[in-house]
Amino acid sequence: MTTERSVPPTISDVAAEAGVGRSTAARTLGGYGYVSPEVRERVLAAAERIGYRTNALARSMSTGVSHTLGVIVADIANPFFGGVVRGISDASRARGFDTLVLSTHEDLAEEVAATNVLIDKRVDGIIVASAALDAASASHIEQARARGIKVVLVDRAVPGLDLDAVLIDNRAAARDAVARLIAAGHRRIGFVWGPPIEGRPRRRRDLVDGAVRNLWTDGERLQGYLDALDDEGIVFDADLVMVGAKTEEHAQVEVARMLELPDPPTALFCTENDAMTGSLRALRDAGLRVAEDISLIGFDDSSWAAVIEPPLTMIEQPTLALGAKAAEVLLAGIDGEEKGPDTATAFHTLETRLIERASVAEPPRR
Amino acid sequence: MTTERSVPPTISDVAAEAGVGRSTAARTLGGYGYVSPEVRERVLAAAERIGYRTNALARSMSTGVSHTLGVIVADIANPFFGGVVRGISDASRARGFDTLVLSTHEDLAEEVAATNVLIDKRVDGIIVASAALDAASASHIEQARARGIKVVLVDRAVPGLDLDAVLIDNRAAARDAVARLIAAGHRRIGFVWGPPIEGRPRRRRDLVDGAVRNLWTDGERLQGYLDALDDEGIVFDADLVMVGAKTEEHAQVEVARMLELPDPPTALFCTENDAMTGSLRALRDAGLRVAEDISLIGFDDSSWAAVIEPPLTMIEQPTLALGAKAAEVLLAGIDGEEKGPDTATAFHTLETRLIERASVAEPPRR
DNA sequence: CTGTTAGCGCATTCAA
DNA sequence: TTGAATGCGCTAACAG
Repeated sequence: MTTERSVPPTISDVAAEAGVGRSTAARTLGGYGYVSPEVRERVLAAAERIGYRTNALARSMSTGVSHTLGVIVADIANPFFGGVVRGISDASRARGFDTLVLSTHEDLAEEVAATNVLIDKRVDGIIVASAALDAASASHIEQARARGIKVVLVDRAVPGLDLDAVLIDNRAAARDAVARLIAAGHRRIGFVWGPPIEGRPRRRRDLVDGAVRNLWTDGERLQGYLDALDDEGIVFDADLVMVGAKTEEHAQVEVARMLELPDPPTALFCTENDAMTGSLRALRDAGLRVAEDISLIGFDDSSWAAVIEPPLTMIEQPTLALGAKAAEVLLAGIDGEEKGPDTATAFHTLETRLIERASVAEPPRR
Repeated sequence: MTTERSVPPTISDVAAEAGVGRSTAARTLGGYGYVSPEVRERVLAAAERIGYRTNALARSMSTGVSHTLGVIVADIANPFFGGVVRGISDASRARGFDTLVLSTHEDLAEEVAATNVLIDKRVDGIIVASAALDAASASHIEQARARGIKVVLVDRAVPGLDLDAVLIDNRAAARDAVARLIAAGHRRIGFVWGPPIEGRPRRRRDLVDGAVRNLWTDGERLQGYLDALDDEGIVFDADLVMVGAKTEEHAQVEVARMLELPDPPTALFCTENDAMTGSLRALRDAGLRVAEDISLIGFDDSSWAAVIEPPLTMIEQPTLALGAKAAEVLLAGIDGEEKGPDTATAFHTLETRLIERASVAEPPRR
């Protein structure tokens, strides 16, 4: 083949080929400054001819803008984050920005490392679903900001950080879901996916603290659950809260435990996908039928939830919209930086939807 | 706060702070060349003190290496690609490379644009699940290679392109799955997720051509289905192949159609997740029970498949491993570039697994 | 072992 | 309108 395998042509090569000065070529290729139509044509033709492609690295060097956004999430393979990243990716690509995606496996040290990578690569902004629980553990984020990199949080807020955040109202969503269960007549409602505490705390406070101290969304959802109980004056029972490893297997174990209780739950609120599948396994093992024997509501809808028998009532999160909104806010911040002063920071709360299907029924009369 | 909000410190700043020459500072910070232990300490301390972070862009400018890989997939929100990207990401991060992820929405024009973005940003290598069907439509890939960017294909091969490819054997996997159905006694087996052809072709060739011309994996899976039929001398019936839009809704429509046939299928082979959920919807509408009335095997296992009643027999793809292997091959190629000549290109085929659960049974006797 | 010098490819004054 | 000169921050010979 005739294709050049050597060094890629630069602006100088184009200039030579077109018979003009470097900067004239640079101006037409970079799309700035004045160039006469004729010369313009000539340069463009020359560029085309020798296969010129602008070197974005060099451009970033001199402009200080990389047109790259950094995205930090726990796990890109998690469908929730997959949706968020897709939303970010589509929205930013439409505005000429690309995304460097890093997974932290829910580990703060990895998050710090990821942030440094993004700082080093001079991204223009960062969107992060942070594992940090407070400002004290989020100095890496402050670091990035100090260097003029805009940061917006997604999915999880970090109390004490004055940053834009794009979220859903986890607490309200959980509260509504549990309220729905209570309205159906349930008073013994299991909470599946709890704080990864060792042993079994009895005090409500310990549970909440444990959840909050592990992951922001978990804490919110647990509080929403408690809110709903409080609203109806239902007494809280620590035995109905899952505790320990957050895995499908352990959810199965914990639900099995709850089912053995003298006064077992008649409904389950699952705050994660794996919590739901783990619960379903436990119910099957116990020979219990969904709806008839025990009601179910889960977080994060999926196409499977609708085809299972009976179809599951689920809370749907607008994953794509979360990502798109985060990108939008970030990009607006990047634009605004050049102009006005810092605009006020805010929480952007997107709506969730409780999709009612058929996994909620009255509790069985014993 | 005291944090500098001004311009980030450079190597010169560190040199000044440490009282040494630029290059001495550069050598210790860049980790190359000789530096005396004492000076080294001094420079490191100075860097720490003023909060120096190396500018990866500038480094890439002079070294010609960006330590960034480009990843092009159809849709990062698709769980399959989510797994692949996670595999790539983890494997490359472990070797100091980050990933720029671009989604093409299965559109070749977007893939070309994405490739150009990656060329411009000077990535060191590209991993792509290409929508290109042959070498003729993959000139953008050749373009990248011509510029010295290593490319490896993942999930989909491109006939005629001499490139490393990390794949599963779609044809064999499909053939095994369908053979399993035949072994159970089925002879009328529906193929769900076919070529997006208009109208209903009767000739086997048209179907295969249609599939192949749309997506590499689709063609392979269809051929595997045909292989299995041929092996057992079962006559092919075009009515048992889904045709048209590749959506859950349309799969439901097509399966409903098959069910209305004078001689309806007693088993279904679903080549995608949405094909499976669409099929399940159609079966429910028709009041058919899985296994007892109709057997099912699907592609891409998920935790839901195991909790559905009855549990579904599925083909599992090693998504993480596909990504990890692709990154490995790519990185090896990048390393090798400096040393030996081009090593021979190859197909790396990873194993799939047929997870037998309970959705396959004998066909019902009528 | 250390400092000087010269690019990498582009954007950006500033004269012409 | 165009072109020559300078700098972005770093690496990489090279001489000291």
